[in-house]
Amino acid sequence: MNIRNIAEKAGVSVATVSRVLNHPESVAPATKKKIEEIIEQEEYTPNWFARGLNFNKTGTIGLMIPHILNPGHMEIAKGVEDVAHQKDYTTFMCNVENDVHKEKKYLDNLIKRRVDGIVLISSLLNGDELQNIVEQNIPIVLVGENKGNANVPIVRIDCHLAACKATKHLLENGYRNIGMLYGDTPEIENMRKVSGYREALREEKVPLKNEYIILAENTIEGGYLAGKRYLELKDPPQAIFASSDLLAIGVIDAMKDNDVRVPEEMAIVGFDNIRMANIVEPKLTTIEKPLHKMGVLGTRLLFDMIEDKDSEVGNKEILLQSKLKIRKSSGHKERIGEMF
Amino acid sequence: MNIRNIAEKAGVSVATVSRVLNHPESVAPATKKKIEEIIEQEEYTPNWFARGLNFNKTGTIGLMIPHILNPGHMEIAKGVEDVAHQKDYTTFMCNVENDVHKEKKYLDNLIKRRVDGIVLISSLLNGDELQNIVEQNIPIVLVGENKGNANVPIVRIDCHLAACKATKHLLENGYRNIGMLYGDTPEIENMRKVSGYREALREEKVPLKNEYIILAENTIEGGYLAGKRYLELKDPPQAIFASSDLLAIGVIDAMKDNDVRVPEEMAIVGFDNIRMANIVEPKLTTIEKPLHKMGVLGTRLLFDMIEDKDSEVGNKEILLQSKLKIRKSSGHKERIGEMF
DNA sequence: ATGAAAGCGCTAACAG
DNA sequence: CTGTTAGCGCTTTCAT
Repeated sequence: MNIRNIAEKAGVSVATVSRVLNHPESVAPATKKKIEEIIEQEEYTPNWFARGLNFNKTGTIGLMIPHILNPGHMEIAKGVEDVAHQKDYTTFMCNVENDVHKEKKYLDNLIKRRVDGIVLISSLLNGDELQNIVEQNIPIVLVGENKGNANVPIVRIDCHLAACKATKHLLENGYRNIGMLYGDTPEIENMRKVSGYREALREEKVPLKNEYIILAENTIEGGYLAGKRYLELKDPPQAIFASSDLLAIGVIDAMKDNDVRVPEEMAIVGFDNIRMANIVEPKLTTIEKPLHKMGVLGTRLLFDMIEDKDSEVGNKEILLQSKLKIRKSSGHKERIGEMF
Repeated sequence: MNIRNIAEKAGVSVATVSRVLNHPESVAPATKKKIEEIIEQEEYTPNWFARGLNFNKTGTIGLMIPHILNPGHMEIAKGVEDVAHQKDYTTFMCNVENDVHKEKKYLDNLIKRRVDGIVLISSLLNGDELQNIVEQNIPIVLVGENKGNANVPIVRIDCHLAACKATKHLLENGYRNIGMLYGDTPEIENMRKVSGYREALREEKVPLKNEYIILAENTIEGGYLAGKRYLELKDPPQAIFASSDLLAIGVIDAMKDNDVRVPEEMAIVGFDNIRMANIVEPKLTTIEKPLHKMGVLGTRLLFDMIEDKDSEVGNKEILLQSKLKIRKSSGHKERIGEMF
């Protein structure tokens, strides 16, 4: 069923049918009604491709998500979707699964389909690859740390600073042997967290122990395995700062399985403040990252670009604040005594 | 940059360029090489819409997700995406947010874009609305309970039976006053769980107390609020069966805040066995729903339909097994000893 | 092996 | 207010 069939049935030209679809006000009420009835009755829907051939807006944005089983990513995604839906845009979410190739494949697909813009969460792409997209003149924004330096707007927090704060919190609680557990992805983000950790130790003149810096897959399971590795060290740390709540939760689980009490025998600090952080026992001290807000602001930025292509959005950078959320998991023995 | 530009630069006709794009083997190696170089150099990508006008496969499937912050849904989504990606298909995920209107909007959008098929997770659509899509001849499958009876293939578990098992487990542990906390969405699924609960009580001749059956928003927060309501009853239950792990986790949290020990003073059973169920303290006894597998099987079914349109997939129904996963939250045998 | 030309379904001037 | 018609960019016969 195409526009010509409808036109024939209605005894009008295709142009008139096209008009009731796109500029209904310019059609006589009687003809319009008749055509609408036929369209209704035949359940006709205009062919999207034919339409796209003429128009150039699709009312769609793309969203690249590093890993859909990571609740933190989904909180950002929710922010993106909220803004888009409010603007009456459709959001197509793509699961990158921490795989650059998959990210590229999806990106190509999105571009081919002429989405009006793309939000990249913690993209794995390097500067050149991003630049490439920018040059194709398709609006794009980054949410979360970026790899390489392209001229792309970005919404992020200062991971280095946040990690530094988290580590200092542990130092202030009296711990000297502090482990740093960092995830495998996204790389840059984790490197910055490690550097923040190092800085905190340096400032407090606490010697760095390389065996305390452990890399793990960024999942609960990864955290669990790493937690066990910490316990197997000849001289295990008394506290661990993990680069994500997922890892931290895994560590807590490992401690439980090995009868190490948290925080009494092992203090733990996470990063992100996902919903679960407030549910685990003990509740997790963590860096509160404004996940939903990051999604919202990033998407607003994207729409600025979509709606005003010419504007110099350039390499705008929005740096959001993160706060340390102190809960039970990072407590020091004496501290607990004080508190309760 | 379009196909004609390329043709001109290469001094050939558009047909030849089109050929190297679609049937490279039918082009002389020399011309082919030359054209490929120009394509490369000009970074030319065929216009997707123009292409779609001629073809009729898009290599894309759509996926409707009730709520992206619900980890259970995302585990199903992961299953869907895994199969699609393996078949080299792109998956567009849409966040329905438990809103029929949003579901319809996204569905329309997906259909307009000519996705090759659609997976609906716990659809809010009724039978007629589903039938409508089926008649448009677009392959579609349901994962999770369905509302209304359309001729659509479905992958699900027997919620009634599972709920019955869960309730009986509590009864066997010696509890007589058992609350049933059920979520607001998806409706049918929850009604079935409530009916399973009723059946278990009936079989064991335990009288039903209406004030024990509470409806809540299907989130951790919803569970928390409901948990408090249970405690405010003049005669609170000693155990609660919640229709989802999210709710159960919220209840546990409420108990902690009110110094009610789980499971000693309040036993709890959830439903779904999401990752978190094994992380909370105490670990949650729950119905293990094969989430990932449901996504995988549903999508396989979808591809059967896509690849063989004519085949009578009809209203095939795949009923998966669920098991009761006994963990700490539902109380121990010792407790029974204490009681009697 | 290559080119000319006829569509695919729709939109938007341009005429009337 | 409505019809005619020229594209949009690409694929695919049908010739050569």
